[in-house]
Parts: sequence; C-alpha cells; structure tokens
Amino acid sequence: MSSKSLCGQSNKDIALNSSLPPTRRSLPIALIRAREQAMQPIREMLAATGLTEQQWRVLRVLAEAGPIDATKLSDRAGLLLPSLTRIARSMSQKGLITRQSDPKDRRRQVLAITPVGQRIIADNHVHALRIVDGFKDRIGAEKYEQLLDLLEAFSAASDRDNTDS
Amino acid sequence: MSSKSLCGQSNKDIALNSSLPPTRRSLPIALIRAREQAMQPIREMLAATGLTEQQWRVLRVLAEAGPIDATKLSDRAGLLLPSLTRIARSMSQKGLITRQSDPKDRRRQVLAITPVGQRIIADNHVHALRIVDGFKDRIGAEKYEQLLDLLEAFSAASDRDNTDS
DNA sequence: GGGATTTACTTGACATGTTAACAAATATCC
DNA sequence: GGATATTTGTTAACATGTCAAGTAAATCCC
Repeated sequence: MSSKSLCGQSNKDIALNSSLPPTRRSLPIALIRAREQAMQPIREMLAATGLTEQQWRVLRVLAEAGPIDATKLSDRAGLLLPSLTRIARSMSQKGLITRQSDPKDRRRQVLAITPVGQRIIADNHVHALRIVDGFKDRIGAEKYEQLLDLLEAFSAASDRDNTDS
Repeated sequence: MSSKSLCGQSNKDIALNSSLPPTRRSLPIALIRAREQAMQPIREMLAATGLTEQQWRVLRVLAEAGPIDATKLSDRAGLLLPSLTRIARSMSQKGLITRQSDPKDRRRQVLAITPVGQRIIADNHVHALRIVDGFKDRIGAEKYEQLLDLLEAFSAASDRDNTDS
C-alpha cells in the first residue's frame, strides 16, 4: 500500500493500522460542534436579556435546587469555580442572585436566586420550551433522549477509584 | 426568601406538563459535562507539550487535510474565526504552522503544518490512541460509535427552522 | 469600468475557560 | 492545644469564546 504522503515529504510510517480517528469522528470536536449548535438559539433568546449562557445556567440551577453553595452550583451548572466566582459577583451586583456565607461553615458561599432572577426565568420560559422542542425536532424525540442518555453515561463513567470507607 | 416556588402563581399558559427539563437533562449542560470529561486526559497529554487543546486540534486537522484556508480550518476544528486568527498567529510564531496568502485569492490565508508540528503529532500519537480507547471503554465501543453518530446527526440538522417569536 | 455587495479574515472589547498561587476556615492528628 | 493538612473560595495571568466593527480583496451588476 503506497502511502499518500498526506502533507508532503515525511511519509514515515505512522503505524498504519493504528491511526488516530479522522477529525470528523473525534469526540471532542463532535461535542464542541453540537454545543455550538445547541447554544445558538439559546443565545438568541438571551440577547434580549443581557445574560450570557453561563448566567442563564446559574439561574436555572438555582431555581431548580434552591440555595446551594458555590462548589455544588459550579458542578451542576458545568462551570469551573473561578468562573463562577466572577459570574456570581456580577450577577449579585445586578440583583439576580444573593450571596451569603454559611454560618455553619464560613468558608462556604451560599448562593440563591432572587425574585428578579426568577422573573427572568419565567419571562423566557415559553421561549426556552420551544428551543428544547427544536432540539427534539432536529433528530427526533427518541434519538434526542438517547443522546442525552449516552452523554450522561459517558460523563458518569468517571468514578473509577472510588473505594471510600 | 421563600422556598422553591418555581414560577409561582401565574400558571396561565405555562401550566402543567410544560416545564423546563431538569438541568440534569439539559442538552447544553450534558454536552459541556461530556466535553469536560473528554478533554481532561487530552489536556494531561498536552501539558508536556505546552499546547492547548485548540492548538492540538489545529494540528490534527492540518495533518489530516493538508494546507487549507482559515475558514475551512476553523469549521473543521470547531473554532471561531477570531479565535483561529489569534491561535494561528501564535502557532506560526512557534513554528508549528505556516501562513501564506492564496495567490488565487489574496483574502484567503492558507495554513499548513510544519515538520515541527507533525513531529508533535507523531510524538503524541500513541498516547492519543490510548485516550480514544479510554473513551470507548467508558461506555463501550458500540455506544461510543452511537454517541458519535447522534452528535453528528444533531449538528448536521442545522439547515432549517426559523425559531422566532 | 466603477460603485455596491459579498467574502475572508482581522481587531477590539468583554466574558469565560484554565491553571496556579493564595487566603481563610475547618478538619486531622499527635 | 497546636502544628499540619484539607477544604472552599478568591485572585491573577493568560488563552479562548463571542459579538461587533473594521479592512482588504473579490464578486456582482448595470
């Protein structure tokens, strides 16, 4: 099998039968593409509110979970703690959330949504529902659920060495 | 403040069965989580090289596709053009890629991988293969391919729909 | 052929992603 | 009790994400 000399000169053996998958079949790239597509209508919705996607996710989680500390919130919203620190400061200044240190453990910052924040969610509720419907329409409701299941399974499979007492 | 009271009292048209999905079943969040999990071993691999994930993707696509213009590269690597502009400048200065304007169309910037860049890919080839194997092990090879198919289908279904108010 | 439009980047401004270093409060251990 | 380690969050520094505006080259169109 003569190699095609992909990029020019050095057609050294790159271990023929064990080559990296084409970038079309790269999971990271596929995830990034899908995220880009999914975010697009959400950003359009949020443009009118002045919120970013991340700030919207913070409101969504707080509305769902009630007051929680920053670490749990960052985990549930898919944010890193340093990002959340800045986002929370900004949202607090805008009156969308409140921050108070936990009296039981003063390291913890307990965050909670305000009525103003709840109002934003309520105002965009119907629009958000239509966006989710749009997701389902893209590949069908069944495959959509299947996709969510697979993503969840992939992310959950990170507990290898969890032999706690 | 009060407890959960998701949207409160105005249940006029939002009503009963039409509530937003729990954040656990949110596609954007699920995609972000999965991406975070997938990137983790890749970042560990790249830590020794000083490259970022994005720079690695640029090298991967250029090695696969040969010299291409910035727009196509950004599309295939899952980057926005403004990001690629800066990344390409940085990588060009490091000698990982080359940039030259297309004589046929001088608006276009044709980017290509250098031997130095190819060397980085070759050096990390085996490690990268192991990472991909790790992905498959997380949920099984079959579900892994299924996940890629669904992601691809979701991203491809973007030629329609005009969700407007 | 020349103005209007489109394309292909580029740049700027700001928000977030990411890692490392750090401070403060708590937990552990002797 | 007090030194040490761990947890929780913050800050800093830099790279990227994102949108808007800008520039230069090609295309359209009469």
